[in-house]
Amino acid sequence: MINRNDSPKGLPTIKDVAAAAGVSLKTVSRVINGDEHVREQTREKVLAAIKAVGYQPNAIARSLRVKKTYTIGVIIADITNNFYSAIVRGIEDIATSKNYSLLIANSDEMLKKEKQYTRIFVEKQVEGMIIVPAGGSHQYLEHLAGHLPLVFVDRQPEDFKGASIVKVENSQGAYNLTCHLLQHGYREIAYIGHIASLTTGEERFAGFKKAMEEYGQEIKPFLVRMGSKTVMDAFRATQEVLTGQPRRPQAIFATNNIMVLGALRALTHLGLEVPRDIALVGFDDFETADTCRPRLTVVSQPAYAMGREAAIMLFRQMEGAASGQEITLPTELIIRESCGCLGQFQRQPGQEKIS
Amino acid sequence: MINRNDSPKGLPTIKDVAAAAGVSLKTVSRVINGDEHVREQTREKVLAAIKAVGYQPNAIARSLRVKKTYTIGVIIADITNNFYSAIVRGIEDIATSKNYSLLIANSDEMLKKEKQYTRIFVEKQVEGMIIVPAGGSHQYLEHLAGHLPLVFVDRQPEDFKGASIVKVENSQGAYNLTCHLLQHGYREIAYIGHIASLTTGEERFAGFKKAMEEYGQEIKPFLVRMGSKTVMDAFRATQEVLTGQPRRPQAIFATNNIMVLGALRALTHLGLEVPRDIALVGFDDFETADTCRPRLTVVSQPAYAMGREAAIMLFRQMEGAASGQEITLPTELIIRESCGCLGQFQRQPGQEKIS
DNA sequence: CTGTTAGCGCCTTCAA
DNA sequence: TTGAAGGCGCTAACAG
Repeated sequence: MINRNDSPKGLPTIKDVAAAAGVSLKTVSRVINGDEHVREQTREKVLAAIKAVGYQPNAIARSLRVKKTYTIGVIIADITNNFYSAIVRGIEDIATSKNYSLLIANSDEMLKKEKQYTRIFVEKQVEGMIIVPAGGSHQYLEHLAGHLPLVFVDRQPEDFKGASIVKVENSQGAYNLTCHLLQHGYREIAYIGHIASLTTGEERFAGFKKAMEEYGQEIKPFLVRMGSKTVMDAFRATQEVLTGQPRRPQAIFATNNIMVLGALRALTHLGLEVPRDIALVGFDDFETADTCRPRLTVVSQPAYAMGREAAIMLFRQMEGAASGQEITLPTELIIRESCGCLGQFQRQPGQEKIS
Repeated sequence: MINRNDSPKGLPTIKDVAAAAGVSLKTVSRVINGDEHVREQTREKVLAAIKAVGYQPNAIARSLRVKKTYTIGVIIADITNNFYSAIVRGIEDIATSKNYSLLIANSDEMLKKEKQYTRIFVEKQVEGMIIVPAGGSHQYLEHLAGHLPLVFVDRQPEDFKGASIVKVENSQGAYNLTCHLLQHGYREIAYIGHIASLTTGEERFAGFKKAMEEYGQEIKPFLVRMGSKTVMDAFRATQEVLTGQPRRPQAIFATNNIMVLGALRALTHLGLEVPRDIALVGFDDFETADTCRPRLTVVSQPAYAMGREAAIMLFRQMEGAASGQEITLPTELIIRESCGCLGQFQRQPGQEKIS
C-alpha cells in the first residue's frame, strides 16, 4: 500500500488509478467492470494500482452515467411492528439476491410522510418502490406510475388505478376466524378494529359481518369500535366496550397485532381471564403466540412471503412487465387456546379442523 | 400541465425547465435551491416551467457534484428482531429530522455479509455508517474510519481501535438479574447464552459470574451453554441442560430475546411451568412480556434510545467531531413473575426493589 | 487490446 | 440579477 491519495478532495478516483498504472481511464473502467478485452498483464497492473491507491468505485458517478442506481425504496408504516419488519425482510432478501439495496422509511400511517419520502426516494433515483400505503388519496402517485415501477403491499391504495399489489385474503381470514368464534357458541362478539378507511379494515370487517350474518347475528353497534391506531387506543376501546354495557360480550375480535395487544392488556387490567371469562382472537400472528399464554388463536399472515412476492413483482416490472398485477396470499387459521379450544370452556371438540 | 417531456431518455432535466422558461440552467438551479438573487418575476416563470414539464431534481447528479448524498448506511443483525428494529427506528427518527435517508441491510451475524454491505454502501457514498458488528475481526474498517464517520451499536467490534460506540451496561444488567435470582434462593442457575465471542456475550457472562461468585456459587460447566444463534438452538441447548442432569437447575438465565424464547419453548415442551417448576429470566424485554404469561422478569435495554444516540453521535462526527466516543446506557431490571416473584414460590417478599 | 472524446444532470466559479 | 464554461467520476461510442 503506497499512499492513500490524501489529495485535495478526498477519495481516489479512477483517474488516480489510471495514472498509477500508466494506462487510460477506460482501461481501468474495463478492469473494474470485468470486461474480457483486457490483456492479463494489463489487468494485473491495474489491479495492483487499485490496491495501491486504495480505490473504491463511486457508485453515484456510475449511476449518473448509466441511469441505474441499484436501489429500491420501501415505505412501510412502522418498522418496529413485526408484521412490517417481516415484509421488509422478505423484500430485502430478494433485493439482495439481485444486488439491490433498500432505502427505507416509516410513514406511521401518515400520508404526508409517505408523500415526502416518496419524493425524496424518487429524487434519489430509486428504480422502484414498494409501499404500504397510508390512508388517503394516492392520486399523487399516478403520474409517477408511468415512469417508475410501483408495488403496494398489504392494502390497496385509495384513489389509484391499476396498482400492482400483494395482499392477503382479509375477508376470508376474518370470516374463518369469526366462524370459529361462532362455532364456539359465542354470539355477542366485540370488534376492535384499526383504521377503518384502510382496505384491510374494510375487508376484515366484511368477513366478520358475513360470518355474523350467516349465523343470524346482527352486529351491535356498541360492540364495534374501529379507528384505533395504537395499543393504547385499542386498550381504551376495549375497556369501553367491556364496561359500557351491562352484559359483557363473550368474545373479542381484534383486527391486527396492535389491536390484540391493546385488547389483551385491557382484559388483564379488568381482571378478566382469557379464555375463561372471555375469548379473544386476532388477525395476524405473534412469534410468542404459541409459547406464552393466553395462547392466542389467530389468523396468520405470511408477512415474509408478502415481502418476497412484492419484491419479485417489482423486479418483474423493472424488467418490463406490465403493472396492475394482483397477488392475494392465503391466510391460515391457527387455533390455539384463547378462543376457548382445549380449555375448560371448549364447546365442540373436534371443531379445530376448520380453516 | 403541458407535456411531460417524453423525450428520448425519460425524465425532464433542469435543461428542459430552462428551455421552457426561457432562462439559463443556472437560473433554474438557483430557484430550485432557494437562492435569494433571483427576480421575483423570473422565479415565478421558472416555477411555472417546473410544474409544466413535471420536473423533479436528480439527487444523484447533485450528489456527484456537491459530494453529499444525504444518506447513511445501517447494518444490523436482523430487522425481524424487535431489538434491532427499535434501534433502526431510533436512527431513522434522528436521520429524518436532518433530511437524511437510510440504506439498510441485515448481516445475520455474518461478517462476510457485513463486509459486503459495507462495501456497497461506501460505494454508494453514504456519509456515515451505523453498524451492529458481527463477530470477527473488523480490521477491514480501520482504513475507512479515517474517511467515513462510523458508529457501532450494541457491541464492540473486534480488532478495531478507537471505535465510537453506543452500548448498554451489559455486565451490570446481568449482575442485577442474576442477583435477583440468587436472592430468590436459587443456586443452580443454567446459563443459555448467545454467540460467546460478541462483547455482549462476554460482558453478560461476566456479570453473571460476578454475581454467582459473590454468593459463593461455583459455575457448573454443564449448566452453561453458549453459542446459540436461533430460537431452535436455544431450544435444544435448554433441553440438553434440563435433561442431561439428574437434578434440574432451579432457574435459567437467558442472554437475549431469542434465547429466552428458545428456553421458554423448551420448558413448555418438557411440560415445565414457569415459575412453578423453574424460574426463567432474560436479558432484553418483549412488548408482550407484561401482558402474556409467564410474565417475564427481564433486564430491559433502551433499544430505541440506543439508535437515537448512535445517530446523534454519527451526525456529530459528520460535522467534524472526533470519533472514539463511547456511550453506555443503563439497563433496567423489570421484575415480573417468571423469577418467582408474586408467584407461589416467592421466597423473600419485598425483594423486588433491587436495581 | 487500448485510448480519446463526449456527456450523464447538476452546481461552482467567474464574468457580464 | 443573470449567464457561460468547466468539471464532479464514470462509461458509451467510437476510433486506433
